[in-house]
Amino acid sequence: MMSANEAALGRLQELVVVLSEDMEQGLAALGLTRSRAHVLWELHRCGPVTQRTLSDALRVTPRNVTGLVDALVDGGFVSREPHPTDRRATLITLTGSGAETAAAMAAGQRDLADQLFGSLPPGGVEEFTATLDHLLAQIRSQQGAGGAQR
Amino acid sequence: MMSANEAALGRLQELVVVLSEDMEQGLAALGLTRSRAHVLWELHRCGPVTQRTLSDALRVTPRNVTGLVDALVDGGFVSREPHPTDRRATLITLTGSGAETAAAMAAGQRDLADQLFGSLPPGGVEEFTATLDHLLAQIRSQQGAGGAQR
DNA sequence: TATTGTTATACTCTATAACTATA
DNA sequence: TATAGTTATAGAGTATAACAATA
Repeated sequence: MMSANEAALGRLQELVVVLSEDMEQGLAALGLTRSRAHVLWELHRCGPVTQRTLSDALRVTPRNVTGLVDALVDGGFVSREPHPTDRRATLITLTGSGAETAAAMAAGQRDLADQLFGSLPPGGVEEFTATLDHLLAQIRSQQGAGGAQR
Repeated sequence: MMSANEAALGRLQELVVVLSEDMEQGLAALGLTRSRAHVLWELHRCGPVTQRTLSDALRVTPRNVTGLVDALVDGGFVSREPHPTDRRATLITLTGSGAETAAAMAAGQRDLADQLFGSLPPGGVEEFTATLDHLLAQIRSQQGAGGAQR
């Protein structure tokens, strides 16, 4: 038998799958993969930064950043500019097209949020957010103690 | 500015990241990747099946299934058994060790669900599940109309 | 000596296309 | 002729290790 807790977790996973597919599809329409979009998003948030900074922010290796940036340069989304004071480093900078794409991602995010939560009853979003906060605290407090599946 | 809807979506994404990391870590401890665990899970649910069936269930190509099953055979989790009536097909079957691992995944899932939802107030899980159902219906009803980011 | 980014190499997941053995 | 699974090839994301240029 399945407990109510298991049912909830299953439903949550189902939502994640559907949302992920939706997002991936939207990104593909913009010519992006998930990882490359993540880089673009970071640049959108934090302006031109070094690859080292991206490596830390995305928590992937510097080598990996090289590959992602290569692809984004090929796609015309970003350019490598010289660092003004450190000749070892490069400043990854959004091109005009890259900035437009990032703006489209932000708009898509807003639309998705409204589409998802717009029809909840008054106070529903706030309550849902509060529950998510509780779940986040739960999982973070006991982090390190096992966990598995799918 | 960020709307309440955007904040909720952001929080949901945060939860997804933390949950994913937790699961991936648990699976790694069992010697599994996400994709291989998915195969094991399907076998746990549906008994010995052909690779073709797995291909349909996981929605990946037959070629991909070959690779995943190869890895699971190497790890001692499953074996390829002859199909009783169709000599083209193989029945992918859990080994003793594979069945134990699948049981461990199921147990981990139960533990995680209890850890997450166990401390919600009475009726809280049911309400949360109802909201998730609503969100799922929302996203499914409007599927096909754009969406992006991360 | 430490840091930035690269080349070299490798593993996993994924896909398409061509092919073999069987239905 | 169609289906089950494989080999061949390719691309994306990830990692470690060794190395160059610069701090």
